[in-house]
Amino acid sequence: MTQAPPAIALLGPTASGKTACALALARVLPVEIISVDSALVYRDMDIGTAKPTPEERAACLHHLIDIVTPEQRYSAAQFRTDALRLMDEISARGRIPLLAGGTALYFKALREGISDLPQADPELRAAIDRDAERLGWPALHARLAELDPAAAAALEPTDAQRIQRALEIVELTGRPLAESYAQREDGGIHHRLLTLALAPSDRAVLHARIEQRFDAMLAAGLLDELRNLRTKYRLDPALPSMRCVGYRQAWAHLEGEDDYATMRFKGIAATRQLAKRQLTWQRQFRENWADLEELDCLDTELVQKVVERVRRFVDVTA
RNA sequence: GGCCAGGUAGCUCAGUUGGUAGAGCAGCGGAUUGAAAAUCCGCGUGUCGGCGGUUCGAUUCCGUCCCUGGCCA
Repeated sequence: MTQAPPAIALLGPTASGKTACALALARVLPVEIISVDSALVYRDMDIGTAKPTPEERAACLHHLIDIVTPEQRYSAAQFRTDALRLMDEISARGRIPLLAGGTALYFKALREGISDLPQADPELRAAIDRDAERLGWPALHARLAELDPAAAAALEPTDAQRIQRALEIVELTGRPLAESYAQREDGGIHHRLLTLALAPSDRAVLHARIEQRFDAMLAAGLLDELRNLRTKYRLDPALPSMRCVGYRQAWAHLEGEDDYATMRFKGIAATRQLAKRQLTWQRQFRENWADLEELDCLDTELVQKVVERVRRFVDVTA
């Protein structure tokens, strides 16, 4: 009887020490890292995304980093496809996939599957944006209510992004959103999975780390990095890449909208808010995923504990 | 030392013609299907600087003290 190949998932909020754990695992086990991070996909966005350094990337194969330009977009659905393919490839090489990152929706899409929905349609979205500018989002919410009452009822009239997406899907498919949602393949992972979730036992300590890290990014030249990006690419602040934490605030500063101190404050606050949302996801995962094990990311022996736990898991599998 | 302006939520401030107060930001909780580091929803008891006085009742009026900023010595 052949057993399913092992795979490891490592998730945690920003600044929780995921990268250090992943690299430590790479030193002792034949793993390849699959980044589960919606910001690391962008080329030339290194400082603000806390991307692993070239040395760190040389020490272990990293996948799904630097795969699109900041002008392009990536998605949870694409991630799912890419990650499933990579997991199989890595296992076929006799190595172990290590899914590491902080984008909860990507983890969810990978584990629980995603419905068969039309891709984003830039022209349709632009048209909807133009209407929204003229009529306001509540009016578009009302339009959705006529086309698909159930879909509209599930959304706040203020939730611009989801109203747009719902209109897009309904228009492209010509049927109610619920019908599209119902078409969903679930799971799809052929691996035996160990899921480790990092969470801080003391939120205040994580906040202090976040502040330090943001200052370190500024000292490392975050503003120059953004200036270079703006020269090299055709960017605007509405792009997903430029809405990333840190870049958005730095953009406002370069535009003269916020002074340096305000930019710093807003950047740190946005990072704390991101960490909070990531932890909200994790609480939900903890209830739904039986294999999830939580570890205190403030534990001074975190890295050793992660390595030890993964070793035991891999030994059992082997 | 004198005069003036302030001292109200973690921060910035509004307000109460006397009936014990509310915004923004921060924070906390939640949602989350091709943008997700996104987008959205919910949560506001705080000796209204201290102590006295007037009053049925003071954060509000009066006195006094303390603190901060400015101006004058």
